[in-house]
Amino acid sequence: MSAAENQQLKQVLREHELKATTQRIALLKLLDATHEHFDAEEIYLELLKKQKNVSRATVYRSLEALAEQDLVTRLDFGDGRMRFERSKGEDEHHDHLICEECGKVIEFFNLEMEAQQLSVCEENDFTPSTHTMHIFGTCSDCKQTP
Amino acid sequence: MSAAENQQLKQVLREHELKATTQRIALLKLLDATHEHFDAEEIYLELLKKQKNVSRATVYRSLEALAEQDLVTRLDFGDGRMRFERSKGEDEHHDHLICEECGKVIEFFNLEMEAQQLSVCEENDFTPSTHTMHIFGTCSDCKQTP
DNA sequence: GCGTAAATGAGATTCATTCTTATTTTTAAA
DNA sequence: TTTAAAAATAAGAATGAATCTCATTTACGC
Repeated sequence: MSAAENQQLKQVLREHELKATTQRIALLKLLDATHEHFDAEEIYLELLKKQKNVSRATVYRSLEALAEQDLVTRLDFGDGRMRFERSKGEDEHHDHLICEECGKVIEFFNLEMEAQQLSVCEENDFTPSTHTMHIFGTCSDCKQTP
Repeated sequence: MSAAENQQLKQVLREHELKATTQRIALLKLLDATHEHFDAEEIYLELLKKQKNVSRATVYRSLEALAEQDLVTRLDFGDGRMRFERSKGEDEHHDHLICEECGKVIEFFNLEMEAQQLSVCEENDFTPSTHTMHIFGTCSDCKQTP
C-alpha cells in the first residue's frame, strides 16, 4: 500500500514536471498524512526520523518547487517562519483564526467574504492570485482560563 | 513648529507610559510625515540622515514598544520583513492589495468584509484583537506591460 | 546500462531581528 | 538646578530562518 502510494505520488510529481526523488515523495507523503501546519524544520526532523538521507536545504528547495506547482501551500502566521500544508482544491480553501495565547489555528471559510474580496479586486482593476486572511485574538479555551 | 510637534509627541508618549526619548520622538515624527510603509532598516537609515545618534537595536525596540501601545502598526506583507505605519483610528483601518510584480500596495476598506469577520469570530467563540487581509496579485499597471 | 541534466548533502552565508553589556538619558524628587 | 535610580541607548555580537555553494549523487530518456 505504501508502494502504491509511492507510485501515485511519483505520478503526481511527473505530471507537474518535477523529478520524482525519494525526498520529494517522502515529503508529500508526510504532508498527506497530517492536518498539521508544519514548518520547514519540523518537516526536516520528521523526515529524518523516517529516513536518514535528507538535508535541510533539500526540504526548503523541495517545498519551494512543490509550492510553485501548487502541490503544497505556504502559510504565513506572522511568527517568523513559514508553515506548509498539502494544497487543497479551490473549493477547500480556508482562512485562519489564530489564538495569540495558545497558538491554536482554527480554519474557516466564508463565502460572502470571498465574494467581497473579488469585488474589491474588481473595483481596483486588480487581478488576484492568492490571499491571506488571518484574524488574531483569543480562542474560547483561553478565554476561560485567564 | 517642530518644537510644538515635539512637545505634542512627548505628551503622547507619556500618556502611554513610555519615556519620551529623542529617538522615539524622531521615529514617530518620521512615520507621521509619510504614508509609506517603511521597514525597520529604512526607518533606521532615515533617522540616521536626520540625527546621528540612533542604533538599529533602538529602532527595533522602539517599534516594539510603540506597537505594543498601538502607536504604530506592524504590517506583514509576507516578504520576510515587517513594515510599520503610524496607527490609524479604528475608523481608518484598511487592508491591502499587494502587487507581486512591482510591489505596489493598494489600501482598501470594505465594511461588509469587516462585518463578515466579526460574524466568523462569533461563530467560533473567538475574541478578535487584530486581523490582516492581504490579497496578492497583479495591479492594473503591471497587467498592461507584460 | 549510460550520459547528462537536475537534485541532493553538508556546511557556509545572508539577512532580519534579538540580545548583551557598558554607557547615557529621562524623570521625579530634593 | 542638582541628583539618584530606573529605564533607554549604542555598538556590535548572537540567533534563527532561509538561501546559496559546490562537490557528489540520482533520475530518467536513450
